[in-house]
Amino acid sequence: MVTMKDIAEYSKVSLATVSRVLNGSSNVSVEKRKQVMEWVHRLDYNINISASGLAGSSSSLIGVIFSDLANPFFMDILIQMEEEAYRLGYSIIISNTHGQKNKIRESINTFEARQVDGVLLCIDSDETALMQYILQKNIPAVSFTQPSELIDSVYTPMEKGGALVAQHFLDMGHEKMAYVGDKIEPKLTGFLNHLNQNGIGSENVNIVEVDKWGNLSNYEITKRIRELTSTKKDEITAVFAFNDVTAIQVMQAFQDEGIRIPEDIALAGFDNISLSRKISPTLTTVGQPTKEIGRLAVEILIKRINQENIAPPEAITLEPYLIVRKSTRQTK
Amino acid sequence: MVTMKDIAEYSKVSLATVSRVLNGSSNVSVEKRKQVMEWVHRLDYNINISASGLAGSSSSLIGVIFSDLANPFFMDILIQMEEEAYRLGYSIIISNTHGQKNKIRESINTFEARQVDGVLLCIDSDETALMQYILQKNIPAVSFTQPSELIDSVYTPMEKGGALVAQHFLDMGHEKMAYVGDKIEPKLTGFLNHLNQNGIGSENVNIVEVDKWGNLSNYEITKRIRELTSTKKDEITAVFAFNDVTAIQVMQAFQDEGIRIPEDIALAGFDNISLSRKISPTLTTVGQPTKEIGRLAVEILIKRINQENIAPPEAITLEPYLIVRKSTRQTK
DNA sequence: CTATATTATGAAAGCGCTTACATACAATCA
DNA sequence: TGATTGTATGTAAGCGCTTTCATAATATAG
Repeated sequence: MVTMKDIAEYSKVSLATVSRVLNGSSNVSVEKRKQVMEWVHRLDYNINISASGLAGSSSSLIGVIFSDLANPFFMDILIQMEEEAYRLGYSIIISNTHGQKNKIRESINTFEARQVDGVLLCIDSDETALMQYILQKNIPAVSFTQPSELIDSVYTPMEKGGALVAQHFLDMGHEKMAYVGDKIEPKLTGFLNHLNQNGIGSENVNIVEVDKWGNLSNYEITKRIRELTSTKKDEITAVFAFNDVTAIQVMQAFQDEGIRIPEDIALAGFDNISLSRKISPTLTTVGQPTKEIGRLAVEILIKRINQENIAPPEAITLEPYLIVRKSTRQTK
Repeated sequence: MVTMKDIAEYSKVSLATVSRVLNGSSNVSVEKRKQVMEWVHRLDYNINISASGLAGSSSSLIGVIFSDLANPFFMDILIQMEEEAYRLGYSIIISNTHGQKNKIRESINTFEARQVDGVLLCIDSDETALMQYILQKNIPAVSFTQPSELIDSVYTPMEKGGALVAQHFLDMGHEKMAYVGDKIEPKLTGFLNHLNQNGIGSENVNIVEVDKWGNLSNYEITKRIRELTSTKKDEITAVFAFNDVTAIQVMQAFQDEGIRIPEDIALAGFDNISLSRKISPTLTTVGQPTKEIGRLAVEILIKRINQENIAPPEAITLEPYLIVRKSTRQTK
């Protein structure tokens, strides 16, 4: 392995000078700088970031905690984070936790052991304890799924997404609807609240519970949808699925039952995955600015890493947007 | 920051003893071990992996190069790799390269600078030069997309996947077909070869070129499909799309044209993404054992990292499998 | 032309850890 | 019992780097 010492010897300067050249310090004569760089290339020198980090500078490493990478929404964010981090000279180390608290803790510990400069957090439920833990370890952190009093955050308020769908359903004249998804979801809260505010009580919304982690078999989900449609068939005129994948599953179930979308029942999803505009009928859904979220999360984290003055946590919200496609459009 | 030195002082033993305890060395008396662990917990000590790596032991870090994480196939593999690596006490650092050679190189250099124990490679084209570069740096490596003479590999022979589809089309009595996808694809080669061997010459396969990186707009793809169907409408009876997302796009285009699947034209994809069995009609496709690939790649890499004797590179192939669904099933 | 500020360089300490090597002591054997 | 082996512990030398401090060389001013 070629070290700085080797470079120093070959180019007949001191270790310190080599370090200065490599870190772009100003006080180095032009010749020495040239000499050193010459040998850096000749010997194909590569810095040892561990050593460099140990000796004082930063690790340029960012740890990212995800709850569920199989979710295309998070995937998009990851891709964006990697790109932005790479652009800014950082590397990304990931952990996929499925929301398991112990894995989250362990991952944070591993991140700390690896001297990450900061962490990016995907938080599902209330994780005040976790954040205090991180804060106490003095690791800069940014949440990219929820607002927080304790750390910076960049997120989309999901309730608003739910409200957007509610408003759209109202606009289309729907009065009896169904929601398919996890019960503990801001999307659902936003959906119901908005309806309530517009005179549609919660008793008009049937809830088909589908668990968040996709542990339910296709068969089981389909069965539940069928139960709903067979009993409430004539009443319900619109369905809101808590994510696009589920929406597509619902669509499939409806089509198999001979229920037409949107003529018989309107259907809306959430996430705007790439397929949502490729299926038939194209799916009305709620989009989130994933690119912005990923990019900004990294940007803010790095800003936080570099700044000494402790400004109070900042919560940036990026609005969700409704994308109306054929699955809710009455085309009579 | 709590260091080993602190632990040593508090528990009144030497630094070396603390290190021994923490690394599970045998030659430590029971009392001292207890004493040390007591303080490790009391002070909430966390090792500094950079320092530990510097001083001699491994980094327990694995670098993974992906060409395109937006591809669900790779995503699945990543999830699996992360899980397996975590299980074995390794962390994963990723790079998404879009096949850009310079980013691949730079990422390898970053990985080296971070003292990774090994790298996992997603290779598209011939990357002999890259592998020699890695070999020369003496970094253990495993390819998870292609076989290689130079390094270990765990992969699915794509040609076989193409051949599976070809055989299926033959079984269903198709004689004129189309392929939608990148031209430089083993899948295509395997598809054509198998047809040739069974008396169907390449002139019977129309190729609609769609670029690998998804740079083509939905509109453009649809246009090309339409051109194909309007000119060759009555001849072509089966279409093979090089991945499921494209297949779904093709399905959409057909449905918009009033072409029925599978009655008018049969359609097969590749990848077995979760949606392929949720859309209507469900999509015939080729699956790959992604879980096995991810798991094995990590396993083999770690084996290679730990073994001193230089065994020759091993190429493990995991067979693709055909999943026949409604999109190719004649249901008259 | 001396005194002072400026710039370029090197020597050396130290980041937190692992690991020979040395040492002390207890246990084993002839 | 004296020599030998084994076990438990500590000392200290690095791993490859950054950075402070001291020093030498040069430029600027009075």
